[in-house]
Order: sequence, then C-alpha cells, then structure tokens
Amino acid sequence: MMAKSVKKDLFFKETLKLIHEKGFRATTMRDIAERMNFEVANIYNYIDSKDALLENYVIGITKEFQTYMDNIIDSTFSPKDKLRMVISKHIQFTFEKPYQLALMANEWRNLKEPALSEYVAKRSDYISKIASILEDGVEKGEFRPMNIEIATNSIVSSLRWSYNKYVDNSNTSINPIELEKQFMDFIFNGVKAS
Amino acid sequence: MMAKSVKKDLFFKETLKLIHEKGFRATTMRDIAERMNFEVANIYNYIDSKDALLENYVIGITKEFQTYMDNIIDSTFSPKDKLRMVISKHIQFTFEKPYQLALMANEWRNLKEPALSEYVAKRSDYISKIASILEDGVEKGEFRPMNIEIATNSIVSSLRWSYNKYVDNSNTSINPIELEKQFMDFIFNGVKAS
DNA sequence: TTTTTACATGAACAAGTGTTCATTAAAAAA
DNA sequence: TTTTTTAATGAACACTTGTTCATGTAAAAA
Repeated sequence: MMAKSVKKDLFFKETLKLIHEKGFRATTMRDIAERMNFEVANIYNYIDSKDALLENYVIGITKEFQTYMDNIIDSTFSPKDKLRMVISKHIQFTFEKPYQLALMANEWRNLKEPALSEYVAKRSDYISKIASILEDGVEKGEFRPMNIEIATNSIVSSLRWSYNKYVDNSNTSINPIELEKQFMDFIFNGVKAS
Repeated sequence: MMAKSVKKDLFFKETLKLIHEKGFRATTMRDIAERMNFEVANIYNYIDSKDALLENYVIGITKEFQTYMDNIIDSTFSPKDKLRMVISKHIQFTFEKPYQLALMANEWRNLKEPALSEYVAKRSDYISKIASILEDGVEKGEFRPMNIEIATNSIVSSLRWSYNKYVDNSNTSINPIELEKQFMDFIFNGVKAS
C-alpha cells in the first residue's frame, strides 16, 4: 500500500467545506453525495454515520488544542509569554485548519452523547487554563488586576472569531504573523490611547 | 378585551427557552407541543410556520439593536462615550432578554431567505458602525492606533458571549452595572499592567 | 342570547431523512 | 493470475418532520 486512500481524504476535505457552507443539520447525505459525484450509499464506505462524521472533525481538533495547551501550561515561561503562546498557537491553527475551527465553533451543539459531554468538558478545561494563566499573571504583577472570567471569555471569544479571516476573504492573503501581532495588541493594551 | 392573549405570550416565552435548550433544528413541533401540554396542531393557532417562529424572535431583537445603534451614532458624544454606550446598551439587552440574544447568536444560520440576508446585512451594518466609532476615536486621539477590523470584531465577539452570564448561572444574581464596568475595563485597557 | 374569537383536538399526508442490503466494478496486493 | 481491498451502485426501508384539515369546545363580545 501507499498514498493511503486519496479518495477518502478528498471526501473528508470536500464534505468539511460543504458542511461549513450549509450547516451540519442542513447538509443531507444526498447533498454530500451530489458534491462528490457519487451515490448516497457510497458514503457509508467512508464513515459509519452522519453523527460520527461530525465527531471525527470536532474531536480531532479538540485533541490538538488540548495537547498544545497542556504543553504551554507545563512550561516555565512567564504568564505573559504563556498568553502570547496561546494566542499564537490559536492563530496558527485557524491559518492551517480554518474549516475545522469553524465547524467546531458553529456545530458542536450537534454532537451526540457522549461526544457532546466530552467536548464541553474539554472546552471548559481549556478556558479554565487560560484563566489560570491570567490569575498567575496578576499575582506576579504582569497583568493588571481584573475580572478573570470576563477577560478569559473575551479572549476566547475574540480568538474564536479569527477563522473568518481565512474562510470568508480567502482571496486576500493574510499574514498570520501580522494577525497574531494585532490580536496581542488588542488583548494586551485594549483600545485606549496610552 | 384585555390582557391581550396571555396564553400566546406564554407560548412564545416557553418556546423560546425550549429552542435555546435544544437548538432550533433539534426542536420539533412535537417537542414544543409536549412542553406546552397541548397537541401539535394547536401550535398553528399561534404561528404560521416553524421558520416564521425563529424569524419573529430574531428580527425583533435585531430591530432593537439597530435603533439604539443609530441613536448613538447620530449623537454628539465623543467616540469614547459612544463606545461606552454601545457596550452599556448591549449588556442591558443581555440582562433583559438573554434568551433572545442567545437565539440570535446561535441560530441565525437557520433563518430562511429573505430573512437571512436581512439579518446578515443588519449585522454587518452594526459592526461597521462600531468600526466607524473606533476610527473616529483614533483620529481624535482618544484611542490608540490599531487594527480596526480586529478590534471591532473582538469587541463584538466579547459582547456576544455575555448572555451566558444570565442564561447559565441563573442562580447567582449578577449586577449588570458591575458587569458593564468589567467589560469596559477589558476593552479599554486590555490585560497588561500599566 | 347570539355571535364571534381564541384555544384545542386527532388523524392524516407528503416529503425528506439517515441508513442498510445485495451486488458489481475497479484497483491493488499476493 | 488469483485474491483481497477499495469504490461504487440502485432500490428499498423505517422513521421523523412540518403542516393541513375538519371539527369541537370554552371564553369573550355583541
């Protein structure tokens, strides 16, 4: 063997885009088949069920998030640098896998149990780890005293939006390094003139 | 006549909550009927269709957003104060109508045309008006020079999340004035120690 | 009281849904 | 070449979905 099933990869790639365009529940198996130019039944040579399809996409990307977050948390960097790295890695993900990120952000509600609970647990774990970085930074005087919950969720919400930069205006090429810088600027300094 | 159809109001209120819990597409007409303790067919004494139901909720709240934003834009306040007022008003809405806000944020994709296009147009109008406030503020030296698009969308994304404070932890009573202050703190100053 | 409006029911329909099955064709591995 | 995966088909099934219709009752208005 080699090339390990090119058609299967193409199937997952195209289906991901289709689901992003139409929404998971609005996308029928017949829609997918039409896009792939084959019959409905053939889909089941690639996947077990429609629910498993969504799960594959979402669970895959959440694991990657978990891994990098754990690495950052376990490092000896300063809170400031840790926050930088979280932002940086998130932007990098949205640059590499914008459609997966979009799917995760928009369609996680459609996960079936137990995948749904798993996702929710992992997400709140991710969020509370950001919170812990902020708390640590406040203690060490790197960050100003603040409402941790609001700050944490504002940061996460901002980052969550970033996939739009790669999904919608796919014409204009965006420099991820520059995008990263702009995000950090906003999160660190806010809007006020210094 | 008087009391202008209490049952109808109750129907809209309960259904809104149910749709928020289960998601619009996951909520069937039979689910709604069960929650209301009457039969499915009776729903159609209150609404024309399932799609119209979602439209009623979303279109209503978007109009309110539009109105207050236009008032702020047309005022003679400074950009700084205008931004404050936008944040303030948004928090006030999430406090008064958390489920409508949640529905708008999570289910707008399920709108059918032409309501969908209307919503998208109004939303991008809203966003570009925030952008114009920021631009104006930068010119006048009230805000630091920044990437307007990133800042705008970060602000909107942060605010969008705020309904969670009233929907999820409905046990703990939150002071909207304090919440407002915390949001402004983050948006104006960021996280960095000054 | 009569009439109109609001609220409710049960049965049914028509379309759409995810999925399975038996079978075949093509491609890759042995 | 033979054998085994991989890719594809068409028909059908079982179920769910939003919606309609004809009809009935309770409440309010005339």
